[in-house]
Amino acid sequence: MDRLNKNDTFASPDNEDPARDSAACNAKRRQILDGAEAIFLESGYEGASMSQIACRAGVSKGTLYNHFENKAALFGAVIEDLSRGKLAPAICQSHLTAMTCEESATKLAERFITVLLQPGPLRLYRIIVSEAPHFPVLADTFWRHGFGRTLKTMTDWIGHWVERGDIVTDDPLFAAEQFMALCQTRLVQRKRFELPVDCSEEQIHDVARRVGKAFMAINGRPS
Amino acid sequence: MDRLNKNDTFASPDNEDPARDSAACNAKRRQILDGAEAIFLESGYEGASMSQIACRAGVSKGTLYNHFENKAALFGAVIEDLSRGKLAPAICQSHLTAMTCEESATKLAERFITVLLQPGPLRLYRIIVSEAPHFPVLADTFWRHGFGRTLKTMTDWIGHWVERGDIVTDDPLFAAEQFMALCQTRLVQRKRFELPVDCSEEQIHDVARRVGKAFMAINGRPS
Amino acid sequence: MDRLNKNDTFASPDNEDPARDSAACNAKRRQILDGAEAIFLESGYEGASMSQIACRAGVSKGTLYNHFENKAALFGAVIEDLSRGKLAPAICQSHLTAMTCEESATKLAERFITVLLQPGPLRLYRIIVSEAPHFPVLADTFWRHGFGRTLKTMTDWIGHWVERGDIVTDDPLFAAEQFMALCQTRLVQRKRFELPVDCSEEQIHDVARRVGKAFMAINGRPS
Amino acid sequence: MDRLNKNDTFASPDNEDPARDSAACNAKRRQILDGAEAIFLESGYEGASMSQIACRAGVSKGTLYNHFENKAALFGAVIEDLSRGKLAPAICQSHLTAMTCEESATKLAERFITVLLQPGPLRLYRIIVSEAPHFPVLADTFWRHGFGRTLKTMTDWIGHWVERGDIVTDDPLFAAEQFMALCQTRLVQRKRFELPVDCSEEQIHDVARRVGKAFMAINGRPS
DNA sequence: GATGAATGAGAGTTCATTCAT
DNA sequence: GATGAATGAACTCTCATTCAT
Repeated sequence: MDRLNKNDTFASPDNEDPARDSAACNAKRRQILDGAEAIFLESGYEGASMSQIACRAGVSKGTLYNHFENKAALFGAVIEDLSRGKLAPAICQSHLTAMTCEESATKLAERFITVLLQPGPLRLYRIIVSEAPHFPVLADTFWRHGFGRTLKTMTDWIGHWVERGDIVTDDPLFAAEQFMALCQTRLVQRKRFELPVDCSEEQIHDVARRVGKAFMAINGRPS
Repeated sequence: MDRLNKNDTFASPDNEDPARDSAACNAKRRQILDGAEAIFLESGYEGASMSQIACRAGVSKGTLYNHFENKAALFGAVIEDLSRGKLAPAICQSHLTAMTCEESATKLAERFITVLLQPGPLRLYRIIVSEAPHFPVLADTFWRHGFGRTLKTMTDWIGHWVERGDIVTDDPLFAAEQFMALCQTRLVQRKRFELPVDCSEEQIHDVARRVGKAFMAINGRPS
Repeated sequence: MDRLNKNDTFASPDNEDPARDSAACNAKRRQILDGAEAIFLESGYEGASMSQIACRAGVSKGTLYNHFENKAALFGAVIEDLSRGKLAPAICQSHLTAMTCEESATKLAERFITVLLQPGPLRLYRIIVSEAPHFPVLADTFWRHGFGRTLKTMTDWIGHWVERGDIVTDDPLFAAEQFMALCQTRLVQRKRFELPVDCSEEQIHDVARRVGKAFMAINGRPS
Repeated sequence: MDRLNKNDTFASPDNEDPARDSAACNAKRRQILDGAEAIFLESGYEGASMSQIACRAGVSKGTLYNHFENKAALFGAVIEDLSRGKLAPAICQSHLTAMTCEESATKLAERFITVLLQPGPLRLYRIIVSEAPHFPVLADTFWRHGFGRTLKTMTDWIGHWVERGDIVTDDPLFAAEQFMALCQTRLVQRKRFELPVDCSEEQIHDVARRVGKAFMAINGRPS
């Protein structure tokens, strides 16, 4: 029984049955998603059991199946819900003006690193990377609602500085990808491997500062 | 029942019972490890079953338990075996002389990216990231025999160019980490998310070239 | 892995979840207990398998675990159920009046011996004696609901005759214990060892008569 | 697979292969028996595993099967060995002269109770009672070499006092059985149920004294 | 004769899923 | 729509036994 087969069950997570949007129904759905998120992020897809989820969500096992076709569909809904809510919003919110480009880059890197080190996004990354081969659609979801949106935000931010003339690049998207990659050195990388690492604000700031410098060295206007 | 408790069963994978080093025994062990590697990398820790492993390895279930105390111990042995064999050797082998620093960096990046895109190391990365919280010792193993050794290799390589005066850095280790991070953009990143991506040699070379340039921009001797 | 650890799972078998007292639930529980009693008494604790029990009870293996936490807990419930139902009731019921003391003692011995020779109580004794070291709480259950209650009945019966002046003893409890011990000669003893023995009514009566005589010799009023 | 079927494998434990009495072979056999006795008495027949036994005996599993056909045969040999060695010898040894009959009876009861309370005989009793239905021949072995011999010893002892005129009975065997039954009150009975009980020498002496008195009341020459 | 690796049946237990209430 | 008991397949792991060395 391959999990790949189950993908079709949540291939189109958007067109939910519109008859289901009674308030009570949505509340239950929310309740289930919260419980399922907790369990899936703790234990992974295979490691999580529907019983645990029902218990954590405070509903019966049968109710799970009234709202989601099966475990895979519930998992898909969980990933989409998490992708929407965790990464992009945290990055998108502010505009980072009134600084030099390097200061702005450092600030942005700091914020990005901080988010990546939080338990939620960390676990989400783990489960996405781990289950991507078994749920191809899932990574797409994550990219569209999560990482991709963050990348878009950063690309726009780079475009802003290109317009201002502080940054010179023929490929702002690639520059954004490099920026994000540079943020995933040392702290994030080691945290993902569960290696001992000091994630104090000072350390975060230090790495962010180096990201800012490197970013300017690569893309800054040659003086 | 937490998998964390089982960690001690493979905490010290080095001091194997020396009485067991008969050729036949080692061959069977090798056979089991090969089967287990295939299944674990395909299905993850929880997704893999001892029956599948036994079947793939061509031995009976009981034999698995004659050679490894339990599933967790087998998993630990698999990770160590893979860590030793997959990453570091592929990077360490050659010396990259007789080129400019940037050419050398590009060549190294190309090789590193190529390795990271192969199915084996890719799956190994997935499973390490996914299971690290449940098997703390495992990530340590991976770091010591795998990623960490690669990092060491690169740090040494940087040291070589520092001596030659082509590279200037106060923190060669961090420079190496940044180099590795830059290699994990675009192709590797997207491949990890199972997004559609063109991993042709041309694409690899293109990314590697950009890594080389970025690396020189960051760490090259100011002219 | 000691069975002793599992004792807590049925340490307090009385305070069952009161939400579970639906009629259907109790019926299934009864059904399971009946099957489990049969198998445990036939095969002992270790010799019995949950599959056999499920089969005999006419339910699936999963159902067993919906009603009892594990094999040990089921075993505990079985022992309690048997202890409550088999021994004491058979002894307690009548009042044995309108006879001489010796006649009454003989009658009581006859009844007690008869019960002890029945397959059920015999097997219960076997399993209690055998598993007592592995399930300390179990013997306590057996004593409280089974043997201890029978002993109490007999002590009361002796008290009755002490009041009437036919029996003289400073320790009615010990007298009752001696009475019970005397009943476990020859027939019961040999039956427990599965030695060939004639357990006809005549033989039972003969032993019972000797118990009556011995009991009067020990405790009767000196003429 | 019923254990009853396995009985024939040790139905005739006496006619051992005479070719096997080399000293080394007997020593190994002794070694195995010692290990097996320890494990069987601790864990019961089903609860004991051949691996545990091999380990405790300090031999390999294969060696077990070189000396005994299977688990059941080994068990049979263990029971016979224990039956021969534990009970009867402890009782038979002395002659208990130069006392009154009641003193002698008390002394004998004391010795018998003491033996029954020891861990070895206690566990032997447990396993015999428990496994008798599954190994009919086993109880016979136990009776012939163990309990039966003890009973014979006591019958002889009674015969001695009958000759002296202190005891009057038409059935010395039954008198001996009653004597033994009386010894199994209170301490022994409760110990077998693993109930808390004070088995100090004082308590043993107290019960033995009451056995002596009861025995004389039942069988003593009427004055 | 002694070994211990190999076996496969079967142990206890958990699981996703169904369905009558 | 919510429930949770029932299911049976599949899980990890252990067992008595065999047999090549």
